[in-house]
Amino acid sequence: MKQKDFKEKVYKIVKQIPKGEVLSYKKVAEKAGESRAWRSVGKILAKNKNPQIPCHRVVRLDAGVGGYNKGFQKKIFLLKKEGLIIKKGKIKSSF
DNA sequence: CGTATGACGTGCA
DNA sequence: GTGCACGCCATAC
Repeated sequence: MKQKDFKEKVYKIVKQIPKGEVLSYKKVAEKAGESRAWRSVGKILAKNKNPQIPCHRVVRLDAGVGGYNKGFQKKIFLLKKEGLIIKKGKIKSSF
């Protein structure tokens, strides 16, 4: 099953996300080579227990924060610390 | 191997 | 603008 590469790619891509920037689940899947597997991206990150992966920088296409296995507010807190503006669980600005 | 799931996305009322 | 239902593909059991 080469799909394993997909997961590893997702991890690597998410880890390559620069500070202050965010990528959508679909974008990550696209970079992983499976733009149709953005569904699994969220699940992979959900099962991800690796703190080395800034999964909090992965958001919805709708700029929604989405979720976080460490806590929804935790993700918002981290993003805000990165300089992003979160409004009602949505990214107001990326500058 | 098959079934169920999931941090989603899109469409329609 | 909000809410519900379907689809979609990899992962977990």
